[in-house]
Amino acid sequence: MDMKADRLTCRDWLKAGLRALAESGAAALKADSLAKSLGVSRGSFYWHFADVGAFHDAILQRWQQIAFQNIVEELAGAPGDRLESLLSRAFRADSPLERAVRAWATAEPRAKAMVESVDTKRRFYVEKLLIEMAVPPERAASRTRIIYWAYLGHVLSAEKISSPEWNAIANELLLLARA
Amino acid sequence: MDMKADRLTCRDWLKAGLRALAESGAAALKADSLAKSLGVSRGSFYWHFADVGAFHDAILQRWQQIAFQNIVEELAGAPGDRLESLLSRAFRADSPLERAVRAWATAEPRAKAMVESVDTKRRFYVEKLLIEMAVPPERAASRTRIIYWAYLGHVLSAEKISSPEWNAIANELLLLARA
DNA sequence: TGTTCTCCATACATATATGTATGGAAATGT
DNA sequence: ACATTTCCATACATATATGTATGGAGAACA
Repeated sequence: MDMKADRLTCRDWLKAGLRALAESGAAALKADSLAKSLGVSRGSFYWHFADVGAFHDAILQRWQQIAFQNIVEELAGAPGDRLESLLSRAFRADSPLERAVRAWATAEPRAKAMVESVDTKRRFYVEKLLIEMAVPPERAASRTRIIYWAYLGHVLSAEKISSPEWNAIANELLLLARA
Repeated sequence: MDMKADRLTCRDWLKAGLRALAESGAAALKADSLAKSLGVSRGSFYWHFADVGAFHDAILQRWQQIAFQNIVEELAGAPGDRLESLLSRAFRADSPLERAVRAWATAEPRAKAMVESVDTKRRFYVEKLLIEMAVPPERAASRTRIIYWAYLGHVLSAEKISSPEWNAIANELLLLARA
């Protein structure tokens, strides 16, 4: 009989951790509070993870997977004007998890390393995209930097953009990209 | 005889707090650890501040003063091409305190409020600058958003920019500003 | 000189979090 | 049925941080 009912898996803990991280920041990644939110004791936590450091590592690795998966989806979709749809997806969404991880990375070396790894991949893709759009290679790097900076700033500021606002912003961004 | 020697003032605590904030993030703003770093006991802390919440508020207010002071300096200097010198100052510097406060603001409502207040003032100034540079007012807002986002992204990423890199980036930024 | 006020140390109570040790219930394998 | 493995609860020891209560050393003031 498969009555696994309420028993938790390692991924359940990671899921709860990512949720807490997105909602309340890295300070919420405690075995104690997470156990309470999951309705279990810390005995479960220390069964699935050696210590909080290992849990944090697992959280970061899980986030990297998610971030990388997003890159793959962006690469796959949008055959026509890929940059425009990419920017739209990146700038029109609210990204509390991304924001929390980056805030975390300002103080935690391991989070910082993960973030830098993801940044490198993303910028590489954007730069390739610009070059495919006939932007001179020597200008593509600096433009990519600015566009990616703007994305990070948008993520950090967490402000909602209305549709008419986005239209104006998108125009300026595309102008910057392929001017 | 004025032998006040080693006695601390309220501003000494704030100074140590801002230092710890810039170096280690908001998690370092504890009465306990700061007292150790200052070589005193927490008795001193609770003499100058009612509780940690009041200390945090004072830290944020102090930061707001510093941030506003920076705006004033930017307004005062650079009569010629103000935008270029403004961008140079903003993007060529490493700003660990600004970075720490903004990371803090992602999780702390009071920090978030302070940050939004400073953001509004800064963007207002930049937008005015663009309009003075003959940018159409209806386009100035969205360009200001992008430029300010890029600034925030640069602050967050904390990467060092070499001089030749900066020249290329500055060209693209100015092109975006007054295209 | 004596008093008052400033600033800080010490001690205490409390809260929260970590990590370990031990045992137990339920599912799984034999 | 029995043993084993998985997963979790409980209890304990420890660490760190908050906030308060009390007193004391020293500067400022009269």
